[in-house]
Formats: sequence, C-alpha cells, structure tokens
Amino acid sequence: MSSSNSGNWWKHLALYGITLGLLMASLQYSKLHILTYGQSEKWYIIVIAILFAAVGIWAGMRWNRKPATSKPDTPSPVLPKDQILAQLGITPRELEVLEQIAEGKSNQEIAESLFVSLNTVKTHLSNIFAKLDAQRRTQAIQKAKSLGLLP
Amino acid sequence: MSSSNSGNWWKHLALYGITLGLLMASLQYSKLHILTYGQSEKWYIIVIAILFAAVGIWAGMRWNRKPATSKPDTPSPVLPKDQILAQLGITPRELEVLEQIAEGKSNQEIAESLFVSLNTVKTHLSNIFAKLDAQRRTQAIQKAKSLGLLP
DNA sequence: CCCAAAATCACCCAAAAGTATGAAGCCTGA
DNA sequence: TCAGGCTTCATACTTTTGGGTGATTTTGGG
Repeated sequence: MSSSNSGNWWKHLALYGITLGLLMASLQYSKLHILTYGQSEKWYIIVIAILFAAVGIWAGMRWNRKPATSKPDTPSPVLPKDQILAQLGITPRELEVLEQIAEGKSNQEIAESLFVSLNTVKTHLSNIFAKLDAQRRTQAIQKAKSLGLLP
Repeated sequence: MSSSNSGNWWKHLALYGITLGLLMASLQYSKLHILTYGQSEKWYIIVIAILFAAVGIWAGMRWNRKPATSKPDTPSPVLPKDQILAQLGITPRELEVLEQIAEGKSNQEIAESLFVSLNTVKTHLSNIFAKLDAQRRTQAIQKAKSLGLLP
C-alpha cells in the first residue's frame, strides 16, 4: 500500500470506473434522483464518460499494437548478397562475425573461433552496428536477415 | 480472456459497485453545499473523464493483449507450438518476451511495450533461458526458432 | 616502393544484460 | 479453502556488450 505497489492499483481503478459508469447509467434509468444535478448535466457527464472511454479504448489498442505490416520484408532480394555487402561496406571478416552472433555465440566464443582477440571482435561488431544502423546484436541480426545477408 | 471466468471477477465488480454507491451517497449528503456550486461540477466531470479514459486504455490493452500471443503463422513443426510450449513449460507471458527479443528490442523497450518493470522482463528472460537451456538472448532466439516457436 | 583498406589489438568507461534470491498478489482447479 | 502456477517486482551483484579513441600490422594494387 505504501510506496512500491505500482502493480495493480490501476486495475482497481478500472473496476471502479466501470462500476461507476454502470451505476450512473442505472441511476438514470431508474429515475432515482439522488444526484442534485439537473437533467442536462447528468447526461452531459454520461456522454463525457462514454466519449472518454471510447477514446481510451482506441488509444489503448493503438498504443499496444505491434507493427504487423513489417512482415513483407525482402524475402527474395533482387540484389545479390555481394552487392548489398558492398553497398553497406561490410567486409568479409565482419560478415563472419555477423554470422556467428546470429548463431548465438558470445563475443568471447567468436574470438576463439576466429583466433582473434576479444577486442578485435568488438571492433568488428562496432563497425557492423554502424553499417547496419543497429544498437544491439539482436537488432543487427534482424536487419541482416531482412536484407538477405543471413538465412 | 479465454471466454468465461466461471464467476469471480463480477463478484469483485459488484462489491466495488456497492462500496462506490455508498460512498457516492454519503458524498451527496455531506457535501451538498459544494455540489451546488458550478465549479465542483466541473471538477467532477473532469475526474469522470480521466477515469474513463484510464478505463478505456486499460480495456483496449486488455483486448489487444490476447490476440498478440496467438500467432497465425505456423510453418510446419511436427508438434503444434502449444505442445512444445507446454513441454518446455514456457508461459504465454514468457513467449511474448521471447518474441520481442527476437525483434531486436532491448529489455527496457520490452518492459515499456508490455507495461511492466525492467526487473520483470529480466525475470521472464531468466526463466526463458533456463527452459531453453540458453545463456544468451541470441542463443534463446536461435533455439526458439529451431523449435518452431518463432518464425 | 607506397598507399589505402582491412584486420588486428589495447584501454577505458558506461550501459545493458544476466544471475540469484526473496516475496507478494492473483487466478485456477482440486 | 488451499496449493500451486503465473505474473509481477525488488535488491544486489557479476558479466557481457557497446562506444570511443588510438595504434600497429597485413595485404593487395598501382
């Protein structure tokens, strides 16, 4: 209840909100004039509530939707791999590193597998990230795959 | 939700409703003088609006969350995805996280997209790694794909 | 031979990711 | 009602990654 309860309070809030809405609606229908507002003001409030609920639903669905349109990437690129590599300026060694991160290897493992130092792998990776415009290895993998550089 | 929840949520709802009703009634009686002023009515309407906006957002996310987990694309795994998931003990939420790391997102981004804390994402990931026998996110992606859990 | 690109490595620092442990609230099914 | 799985979150700690800079070697053409 004190400070770090952030998990579920808003669920309750939501329930309260829904309940409030139902309550107000039923109050309207039953003509129990408990509230001291005039008729027009009551309806005004209800309209506002419904309106905002609708807007909220729309916003919520909007906000949480994943970009489903990103599926039709480049499955059959017209350009051959070599050309894409050249275009991006990715060198053969960098591609090797790229392939290995896609296999789930750590930098250390890649270094050992290529017989180079960890620092070298990092350097290659930095260059790859710059050329693919990625911030993370997972992102680089994703981009490389959609470019057809990786299976 | 998977259709019917037998009968618990509406009980809470009813309870909240009753409580709220009593609360509102007492408010009416004790603060009649305030409510006669136009200013407090405005305030009340604003609260209603915010409340319903919150409810709407919540509902929208809720309705949008379930379809997110059920993916229509089933390549051709020998076992249905559900069965593999059950076998490994991977929960729906964990799968959601798994899907997002495969999209190249950072833990922080996933946390924001799922409206949970960073710590929660890490916990889910730890569990995923254990269940997939992976040490790294890239490895988990790899394994999940070869199992048909991811496209 | 000389140059330039590629490959290699080192440090340092910051940020992100991963590990371990404990715990609370919710939901479901027995 | 009670146990157990799921989800959530926290704290503390270690490891891995990523970013920036600079430097040395290799190598292949011109």
